[in-house]
Amino acid sequence: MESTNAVPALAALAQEHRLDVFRLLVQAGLEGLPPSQIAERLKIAPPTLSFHLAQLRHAGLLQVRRDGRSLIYTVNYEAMNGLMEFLTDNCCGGDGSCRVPVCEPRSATLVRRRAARPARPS
Amino acid sequence: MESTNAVPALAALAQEHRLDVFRLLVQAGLEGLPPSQIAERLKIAPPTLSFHLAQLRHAGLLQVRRDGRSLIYTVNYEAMNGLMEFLTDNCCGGDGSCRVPVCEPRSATLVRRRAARPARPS
DNA sequence: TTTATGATTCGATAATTATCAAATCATGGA
DNA sequence: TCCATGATTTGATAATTATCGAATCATAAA
Repeated sequence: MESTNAVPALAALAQEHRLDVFRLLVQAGLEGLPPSQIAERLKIAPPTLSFHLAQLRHAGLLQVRRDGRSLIYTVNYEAMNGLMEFLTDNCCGGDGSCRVPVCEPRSATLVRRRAARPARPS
Repeated sequence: MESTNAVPALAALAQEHRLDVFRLLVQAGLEGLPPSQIAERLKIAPPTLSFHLAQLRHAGLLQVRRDGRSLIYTVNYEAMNGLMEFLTDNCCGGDGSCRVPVCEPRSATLVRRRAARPARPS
C-alpha cells in the first residue's frame, strides 16, 4: 500500500454507510454478500448503495464476482492489510516494538513482526 | 473506538496532507513535533497546516502540549489502535484467526489475540 | 512596554461529495 | 421473445471541504 492508494482507501471508509458496508463484509468473510442483502440489512436505497459499493471497489477495498443475477461483494483482505501496514509504518521510530495487523481468512501465517532498525543515537 | 468516532478519524486521515502529517508523527513517537518543523518538512503553508492539525486533533488522532512558544503535536496511540480494532472487528466471522494491531511505544504488551467465537453451523 | 516569533483564526473562493427518482443494463425463466 | 428481478447509471440538487492572504493571539526576550 502506498500513499497513492491509501488516501482513496481511507476516503472510501470515511463515510458512515460505506464504513458499515465494509465492516459487514469484513465479518462476512470470503463468502461475501449481494447488494440486495446489504441494502436490506443496512437500510440503504439501492442506487445509493451501488454508488458506495463502486467507491469501495475503486478504492481497491472490495472485490466483486457474479452468481447468476446476483453480484457478490467481498473484502479485499490484501488491500485491507496493506492499509494497516501503511498507517503503522515505522511506528515509534521503527524500534521494532510494534506489530502489523494481518487478517487472512483460513490461513495459518497471521502475524508478521516488523524488521527492527538499529536504535537512533540519543 | 465506535462508529461515531471512526468516521471522523478516517475522514481526518483521508487527505494527502493530513495523512502525511499523521505518518510523520507516528514515526516521531512520543517526542512529537512542532508545526514549524512539520510545515518545513512537508512543505505546507502554516494556516493550512494549522487547519489540518485541528482536524486530526478533533478526530482524536493527535494530542498537543505546549513547550514555550512551540506547540508539540503527538499521535494518540490509543485512538490509533482503537481505529485498527474497529476496522478488523469480528474479521472473517470471528473465527479467531486474525489479530489486532497494537502500537504502544516503549511498552511490553504489544499484541492481543481476539477472543474466538464458537464456529457457526455450516 | 515594546518587539519578535510561533501558531491559530477569519473570510472568501474553488472544488468535491452524497443522495435518490427515473432510466437503463444484465441475467434467467416462462 | 417477452417478462421479472437484481443491480447500475444518469442527472440534478444540496451539502461539505481545502486553500491561503490577512489579521489576530500567545509566549518569551529585550
